[in-house]
Amino acid sequence: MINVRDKKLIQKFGYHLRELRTSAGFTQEQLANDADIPINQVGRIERGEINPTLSTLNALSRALNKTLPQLVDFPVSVE
Amino acid sequence: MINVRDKKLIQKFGYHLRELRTSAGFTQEQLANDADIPINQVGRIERGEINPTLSTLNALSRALNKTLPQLVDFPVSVE
DNA sequence: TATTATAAACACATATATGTGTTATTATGC
DNA sequence: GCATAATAACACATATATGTGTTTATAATA
Repeated sequence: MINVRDKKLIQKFGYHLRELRTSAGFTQEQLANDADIPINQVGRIERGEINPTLSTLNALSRALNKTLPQLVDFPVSVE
Repeated sequence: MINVRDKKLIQKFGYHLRELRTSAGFTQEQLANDADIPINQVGRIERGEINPTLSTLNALSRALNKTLPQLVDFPVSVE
């Protein structure tokens, strides 16, 4: 069972990914195709429903023409 | 079933994590305690056996006093 | 209204990450 | 040799990510 902190983390990443995707002018379908992952997976990640793995993050970064560090460069709560 | 590319990715990350941990002078047990994850998990990640999730990566980065982008800043094959 | 594009929301199976144990191995020091 | 520390290597249960499919919702546009 995922805890509150992790829930917030994946939600924040979801918003971040959506921002990167829309800024790049991609639809979910385009991103999914380029990253070679199911379109549903993209939607679930953007909505903060799932906790993506390293390999999925890497695939997304490649599709967005970014490095992995760039992809995960988003504000994480410190507390 | 994980593919060859992803297998290489998580192996490289495993080496990288081990390098960060030993450079910081931590044992697997210390890192596991600080990150609040099982020690076995740390070993499996370092050996490239598993594909860690975003929340696990975040926990490791915190325990290593690094940012998430810093933690995942390792050479990824381009091909 | 009807059509199209986009995204959300479902269901479901399967692979696997996580979490908890225990035991074995590999050093390193006495 | 014997201990101790550190890591590896198992087994196992459970939660969940992935992957595939279908259906619904929403918005824009003709």
